Amino acid sequence: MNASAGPKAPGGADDATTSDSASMPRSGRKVTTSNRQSPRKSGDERWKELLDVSARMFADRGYAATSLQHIADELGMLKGSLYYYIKTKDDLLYEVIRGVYWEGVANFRRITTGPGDAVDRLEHAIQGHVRYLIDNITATTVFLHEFDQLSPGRREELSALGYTEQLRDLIRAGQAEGSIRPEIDASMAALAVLGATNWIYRWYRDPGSRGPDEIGRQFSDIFVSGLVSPSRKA
Amino acid sequence: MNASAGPKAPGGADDATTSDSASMPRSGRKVTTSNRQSPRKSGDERWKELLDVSARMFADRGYAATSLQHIADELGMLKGSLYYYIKTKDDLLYEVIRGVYWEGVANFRRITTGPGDAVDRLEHAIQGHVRYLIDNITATTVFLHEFDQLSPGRREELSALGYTEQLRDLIRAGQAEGSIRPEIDASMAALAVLGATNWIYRWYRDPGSRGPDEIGRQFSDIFVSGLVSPSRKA
Amino acid sequence: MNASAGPKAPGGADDATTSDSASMPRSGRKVTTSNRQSPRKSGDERWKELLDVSARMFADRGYAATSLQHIADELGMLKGSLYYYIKTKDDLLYEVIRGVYWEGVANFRRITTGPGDAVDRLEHAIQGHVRYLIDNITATTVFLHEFDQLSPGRREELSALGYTEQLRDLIRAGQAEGSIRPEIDASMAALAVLGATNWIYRWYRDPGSRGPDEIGRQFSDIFVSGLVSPSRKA
Amino acid sequence: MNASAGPKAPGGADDATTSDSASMPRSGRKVTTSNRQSPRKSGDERWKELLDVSARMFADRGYAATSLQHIADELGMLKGSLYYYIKTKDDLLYEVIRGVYWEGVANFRRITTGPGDAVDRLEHAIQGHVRYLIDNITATTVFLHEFDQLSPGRREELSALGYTEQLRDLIRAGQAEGSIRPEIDASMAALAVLGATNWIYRWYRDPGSRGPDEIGRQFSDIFVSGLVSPSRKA
DNA sequence: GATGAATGAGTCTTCATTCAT
DNA sequence: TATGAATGAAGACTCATTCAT
Repeated sequence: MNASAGPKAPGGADDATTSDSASMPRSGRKVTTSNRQSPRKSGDERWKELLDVSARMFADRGYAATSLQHIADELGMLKGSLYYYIKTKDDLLYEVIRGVYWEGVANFRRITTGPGDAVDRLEHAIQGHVRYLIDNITATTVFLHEFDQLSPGRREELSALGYTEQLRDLIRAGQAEGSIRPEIDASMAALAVLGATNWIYRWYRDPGSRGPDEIGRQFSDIFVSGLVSPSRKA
Repeated sequence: MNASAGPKAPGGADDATTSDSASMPRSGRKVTTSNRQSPRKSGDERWKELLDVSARMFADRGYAATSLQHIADELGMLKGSLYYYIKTKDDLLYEVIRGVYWEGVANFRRITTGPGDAVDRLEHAIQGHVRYLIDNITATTVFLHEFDQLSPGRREELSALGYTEQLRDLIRAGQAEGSIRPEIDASMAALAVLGATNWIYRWYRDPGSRGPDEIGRQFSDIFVSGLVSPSRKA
Repeated sequence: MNASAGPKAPGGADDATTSDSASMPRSGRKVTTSNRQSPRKSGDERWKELLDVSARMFADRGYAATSLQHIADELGMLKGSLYYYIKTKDDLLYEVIRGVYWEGVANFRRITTGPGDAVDRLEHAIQGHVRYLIDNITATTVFLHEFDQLSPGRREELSALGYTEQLRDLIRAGQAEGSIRPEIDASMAALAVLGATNWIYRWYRDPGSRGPDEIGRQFSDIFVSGLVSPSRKA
Repeated sequence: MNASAGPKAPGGADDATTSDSASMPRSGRKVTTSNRQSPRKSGDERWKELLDVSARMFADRGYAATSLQHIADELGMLKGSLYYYIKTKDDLLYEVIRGVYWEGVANFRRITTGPGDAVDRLEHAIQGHVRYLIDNITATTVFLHEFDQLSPGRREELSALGYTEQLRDLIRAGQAEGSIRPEIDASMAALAVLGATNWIYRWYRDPGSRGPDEIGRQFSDIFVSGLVSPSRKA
């Protein structure tokens, strides 16, 4: 549930940070782009603050265990006032997740469909994914851990064509071009890669030791070495 | 939260059911009549039933989103009656997690400290972990997903000496004996392996296609190939 | 809304009483018929009390304007405790209405299908309806005034085959047998009779002056005189 | 509460719509776009629109169940903006009721104090009342159903000198002049007449069958026949 | 072993209302 | 004439928990 109190077991370290910021104007709401430096916050800023606080609390305690009261307290407003910005609590979860999801998938696709042979792209995809994930660790944590708490309709909306399929296709492409071992099950390999990288949200802590780049390099090394065909290695 | 409705993105498969214990459609609180005229359950049987039902519901909806009412309904008793068996709701979560955790860790240790060189043991550890995880997918899901919802005291109790450390030490041993590449960061590698395997609870579905053994073989192949030193490979 | 504060205009007097009592075990609930004279109220008694209080408050302030807090206060319990007895607030409205409705319709049918010619039965039906209505003025008020606030499903359930149709058919029977004037539109006449009698809940007050019998006699006199055919009058 | 969903029982017809002002399906808060590019409504027009919409919604859902949000949505403005026109929600109810009430009473008085003997005036009063009520069915519904929801002060203000008294006095006059049966209790008779006519708002539907005139004729026939003295009838 | 009845705090959500702009 | 942003109180409903029987 929590980036800062993950289980030590099956992969844990301790005590985290959050650095990403959620953006995006909410669905049906015109936003006045009025003066920016007034002490009184504009609605737009408030909305971003709200998403930020929500993401942080959802990541820390879990969606179900976070009450609107908690969020309102943190924002210094009354819980009823939140309903000026949202229609249901689910809206908050949705906006937080939609944000990282869309950007993340787009980012991922840019790499997997970019230049280079399959192995190169795999390497970059792993490193890029790791970096994105860590740069947006809070929202990512919410996405990865609380996805199933979304209302069914929204869960479905976001389910289309995601990371796994892209990665699987990339690996298959590598097999076709001979750069990746043919005996590998592309689906399994894709799931292994994504499992290893996604799991980061369970143990990542502020760069006590390894930062995003170091992690990305290590992970891509392992997987590339694990998947590459002997011929291409040479 | 849910073994059967994981996000498609960062590593999902699709729609099916968990396989370890008879799973239930979660629509509309129906009371299981299955255990109505049984000769009269002993207290011990009732307790196991309670843990079973709890595990299933925690895996399906998440701990925070599962009420004692839900559980009692499923058992065909009143929620107040649950307090004959437990002192607080947290007891249920604790018992479910403690079960898989202890057995799982013991299992893991048996392999990592068993016979063979480090690479052999790594291979067996991955395959064994995958199999255990899938054989106990419901409880494992609860363990992996709801660990942070445990009361602080119990979280701590279970946190000691886990999988990561054992695996890291195994890899280091391999580096010491020369069977594993020295440029690998053992901690990172351990986290990659556990991430890939643990993540299984997010996408595993009834053996439509790949069963535990196939998955174990593929995963261990990838990681062994990725970590082994050229010398030992030859 | 209210038997005790009806508008003076289109027909009002002032300040009322309540004398009916709601009964009926609620839908899905077994009721222990345990000891009756314990100082501690049994659940059955509590349920009746709850319906009674609800009826009174719905009649006084209106359904929508009555909060569960009001009801709980009157009963000396916490509002959350009411949910031991009901599933939603609508249950209370439904039970109150269902009670008077079923009994009332049955009562009415007994008379309209009883012995005597149509005019006799009309006379008795009016008097019986007036009496029943006044004897159950509180629940009747709720029924007549708050019916539309019922959830759609339940509104429908109770809508079948009601008073109007029975009365219309009785009048038609009278026309067929020649005791009621043929130029009368039976539907209109039925609606006139029911309007006049139902409206009583808007102005009836404790027998300051006219009691149920007197009112029944006056009303039946007017309508019988208004509908009877000259031949039968003679 | 509702002219279009009255209980079938104690006097109902069935399913249709009210007819005085264009009624609206109540599903899902849609904002009427009908008044979007009009040349710019004057404040007076807006005020009338507001009263119209309020009346319609109060008639449809009941006063207490209608929120200012609903009304604002329908008008295409924000709920806070309503406070330019009103001071409290009660103002809306008051204005709607005051309108029909004053005009209706004046209308009624014009007839009961007009030319003709008591029986003639009674006949015209019934027909006139029925017509007025149906011509203004929405506001009348609000008046008849929601009167008690008015704030105490305003309830009192409107309570003085109403229909019942005028009608009772007319009947007494008829008894005095010998055209109405002496054994009739004038108060009861007045209440019967007003009950029958007022109740119309509970069952009236768009002139599927009977229109205002037909209803008026039938009702006045019944009551005149029921009250007239044998001597005057001859 | 379990029920029946309740508690008290908390859940999400809606309300009428305010007021600076 | 309105909007945008909030308030504060109350709404219905749910929760984990208790305890006498």
